[in-house]
Amino acid sequence: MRLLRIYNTLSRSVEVFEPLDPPNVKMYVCGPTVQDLAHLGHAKTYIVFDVLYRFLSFLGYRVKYVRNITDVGHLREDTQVDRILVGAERERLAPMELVDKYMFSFFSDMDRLNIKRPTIQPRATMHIVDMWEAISKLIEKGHAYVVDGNIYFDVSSYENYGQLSGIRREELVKHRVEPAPGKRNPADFALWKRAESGYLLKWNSPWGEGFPGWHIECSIMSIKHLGEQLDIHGGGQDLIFPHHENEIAQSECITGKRPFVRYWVHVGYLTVNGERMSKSLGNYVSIKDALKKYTANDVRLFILSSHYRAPLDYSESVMDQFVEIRKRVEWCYARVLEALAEGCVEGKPSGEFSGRVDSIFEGFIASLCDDLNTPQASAYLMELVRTVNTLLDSTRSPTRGDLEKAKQALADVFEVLGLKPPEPWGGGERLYLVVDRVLRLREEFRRAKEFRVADMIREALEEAGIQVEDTASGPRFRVLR
RNA sequence: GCCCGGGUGGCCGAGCGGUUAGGCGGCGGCCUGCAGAGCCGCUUUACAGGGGUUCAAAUCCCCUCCCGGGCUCCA
Repeated sequence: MRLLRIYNTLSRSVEVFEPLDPPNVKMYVCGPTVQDLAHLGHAKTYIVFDVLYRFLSFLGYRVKYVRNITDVGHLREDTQVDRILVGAERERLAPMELVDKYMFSFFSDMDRLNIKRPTIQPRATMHIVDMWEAISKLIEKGHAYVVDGNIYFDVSSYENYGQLSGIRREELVKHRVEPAPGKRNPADFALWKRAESGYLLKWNSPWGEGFPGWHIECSIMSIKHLGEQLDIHGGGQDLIFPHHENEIAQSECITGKRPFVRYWVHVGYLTVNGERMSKSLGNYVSIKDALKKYTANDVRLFILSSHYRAPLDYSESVMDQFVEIRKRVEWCYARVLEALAEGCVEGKPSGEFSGRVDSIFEGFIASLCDDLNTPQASAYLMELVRTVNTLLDSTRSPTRGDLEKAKQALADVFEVLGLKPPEPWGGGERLYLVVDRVLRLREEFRRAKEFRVADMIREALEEAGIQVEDTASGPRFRVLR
């Protein structure tokens, strides 16, 4: 098995990836709070972990991947109101109606971006009892205390607090929000909050009616579905503090096992004009809007064009560059599929071609092994495309073996990067026959040197979304996207 | 204030001590009736600025400038 090297936020260095129980890998990624439409910033994070998931599988690991849905307890800092309730009020829906709407919207976005479904997608509200069992344990062990129906985690009871974010406990006395009365230390965070009588999102608990804190949810869902120690835990860089810092504290105090997570992986921001894409700044593009203009492959190639930990700036002019790249890559693959479908000379692949493809593919894999260097891996994809195009253009007809070799390499690269393979013809059988007949007629005009008519036909087809290319072996056509 | 990241050719972006990154765009060539696609070449001795270290620095060290992010809201 080839070794993956990956950056661990905890050690701030690239480490060799060694799961606790190979070949099994336990991976947890913080999912969205389903309060509104997901945007391209979310897409970046989930596409990166999708590639990690696919690549680990390619390397031979058996990955159990959990990505949660947050449907309660995530408060807005300014108003201290649950984000789900804010959304529900905005759209005049019941809280769980809103949750359903945006959860299914999120699932649909993920599917359309060709992001593989995780093994389990747990919802916070389905784990309330597990949460208060864990909270009881924390109180028993002296890591948490109750104040008037609220329960706080006592940060001073956990000596390693701050290890992930590098924030020192003593600095946390500064705060932007007025600390809740009764907290022993401003840095203490809520595990459970008391709810007033008219509050919509609340559950019974041993401490009266209330709802869970945001951080405890991920601790509980990850422990429940993956066990007390995880191999990989990830999310956006924004989650390092306080969310992930708090998760470590809670989880290690609950289980008594250390480390809670072996490798912490964080994805850099998607920015717009240098600023983070976010709901609050209003500079976001929803995944649905992006997919009106661009294909899933455009978006994936764009997002994978920079290193996952680096920031990536979104703009339409840059996206347009990736449309060109995507066409080039897809058309190369499509040509291989067409050549195979049309029948070709039987025979084994030439040693030279086969060797080149193998060495390019090896470079591709080595790039991904190097802290998931997708930009370099993309460069190998482009080299593969050039090599395959050269084969297809060569005067010697490629053999079936050559074409199968090319197809296999492209298919593997597409699979690992999560690119959708092109459809050889996306227009249906009837349209295919019509265009085929029209082009046969056009060939008559071309043979008769009636180029004006031939060009008119070609332009008319192009206007209708069908691109025609005249090649040495006759016209080719495809549906434009 | 305290902590992290960054500044690479027209544009996007790898590289992080010696080797052509790659792509987009532009220009030229091959091919073609033309176009498109593809391939080849050029644009490309680029690395914020100034000092060092070194046989050798985009890469290491120091200083300066600029940008982004975190410091209990966000993937």
